[in-house]
Amino acid sequence: MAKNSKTIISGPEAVRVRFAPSPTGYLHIGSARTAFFNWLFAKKTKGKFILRIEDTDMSRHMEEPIDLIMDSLKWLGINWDEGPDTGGNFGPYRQSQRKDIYSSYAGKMIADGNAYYCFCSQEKLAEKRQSFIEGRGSDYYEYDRECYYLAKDKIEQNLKEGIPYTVRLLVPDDYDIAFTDTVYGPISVNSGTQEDFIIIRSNGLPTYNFSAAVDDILMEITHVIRGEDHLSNTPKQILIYKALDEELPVFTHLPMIHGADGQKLSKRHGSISIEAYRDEGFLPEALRNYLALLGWAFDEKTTVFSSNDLINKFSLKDINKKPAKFDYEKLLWLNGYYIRQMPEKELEKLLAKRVTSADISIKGKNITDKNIAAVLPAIKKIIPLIKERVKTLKEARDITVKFFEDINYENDFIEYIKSNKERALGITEDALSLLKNIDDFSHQGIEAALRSISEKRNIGFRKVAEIIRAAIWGARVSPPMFGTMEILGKDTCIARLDSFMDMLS
RNA sequence: GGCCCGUUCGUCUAGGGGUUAGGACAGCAGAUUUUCAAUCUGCCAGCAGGAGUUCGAUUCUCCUACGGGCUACCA
Repeated sequence: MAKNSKTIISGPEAVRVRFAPSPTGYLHIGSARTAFFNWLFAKKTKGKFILRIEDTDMSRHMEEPIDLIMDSLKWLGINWDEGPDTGGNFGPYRQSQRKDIYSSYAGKMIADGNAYYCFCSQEKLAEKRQSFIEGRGSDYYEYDRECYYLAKDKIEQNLKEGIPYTVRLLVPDDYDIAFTDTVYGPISVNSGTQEDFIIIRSNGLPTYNFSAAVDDILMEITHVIRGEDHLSNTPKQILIYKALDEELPVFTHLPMIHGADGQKLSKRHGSISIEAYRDEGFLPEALRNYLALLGWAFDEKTTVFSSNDLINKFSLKDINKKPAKFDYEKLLWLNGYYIRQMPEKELEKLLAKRVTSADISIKGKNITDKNIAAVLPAIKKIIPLIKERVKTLKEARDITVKFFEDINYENDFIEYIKSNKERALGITEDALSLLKNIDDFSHQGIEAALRSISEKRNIGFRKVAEIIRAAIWGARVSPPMFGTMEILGKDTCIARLDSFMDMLS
């Protein structure tokens, strides 16, 4: 009999949780949330967070994704106490390296009569399924236990002859598999709904439900926190615990994250890898905050949580059941919020890093880590101008780059300006002669000079600014114009006004 | 098909037998303004449907509908 679930944690130190991705690609946004919730819970309880790689499917797993996943976790600020790279007392932390462990446990289960050898080939199984389905007219099929009834000497003989075999769990009849999920409450399933599923494949490697359960036992995992898609797998794993006579961990299943259409979040919904969000210029702290809000809430009003807030306030009890739709707009808003709150020094570092990798040049020279010093003063001045109007670092980079690149006058806005060429020319000329003669090329000086144009011509400054902006920025929208011009500097502004005039006439 | 799970504004959610059902994002309107943002103010908008329990259900129970998951020698 399986022992009762651990409903009381014996002490905060005792908590051990794990994130167990299979390395099939990148770190998915949903997996990231699972990892994060595990991590939060570990931090909150001062427990241990373990990273375990579930790479038992030889046909699917690759080496690169393991590094990719670890990099993404680190970028998000999720560190682990034990894992494939850091080691620990419960290793190895890659399932592909634990084959012997699973075999010995399977062997023990066979010896105890809780599991049995199955010599049915995949072809034979397919036939069984086929004929069964045809006979019943339904697509429901479960293994008929043919090999369970094999005589002892026949089994010995098959083994001796080297006939490939799998190991199946002997599922007890009419047993009530019950557990209490932290989120979903009491759940019970009759064992009659479970077939004698395979725990060891013919290649000797374990299947997911077996390796996960065995490792959770051996790694002394106290709380299993994972996606709701595993809720239906839990009874199978409980059966393993029962066969091994082990105490159950606390199970906590997290609601799924869906796309806007309610389907499982996938590529067609946009970016789903953490790397993509990093590249698009999202801040890890914003992403963490948003992820936390997907399926968890602290109270009726708080939306923004610092990382410490999150650790202090997080509780498994506050996780809700309803699947959440991923709302990119809200993430964007949150990211913008974090950018606005960020100290300028920090933003400066992040932006400088992006600018050096942006492949732009000043005076024919690419900006690299080496000569970044040349543009750093400008970046320092650009930041206050843009930090309130960008939502991602990528946007910030794009605007910054425009300060250094050659201007381009080919777009609809410029066409529109051309529709009143006379006035545009006149205003540009005015600006040019005024600006050439001011000594104080600060935004105050520039403003005073340019505003005089609207007085002289008796038109709204709005109209004047439109033209100047077109000339110095080439677009309808720019960062605050006077500040922008100050950063651009007198020479550049005059050069741009000149070429704007040339372009017009 | 079988089993499991879910359903509060468009979205994320709070709430809970009697509430003007609260907040945030988005949207709309206004203020501000050299553009765009940011900021501030206001507005719009929700308990899937049907029975039952009850003096009273959005809240509790059941059913239906819809959605999701599992049902592999995937994880």
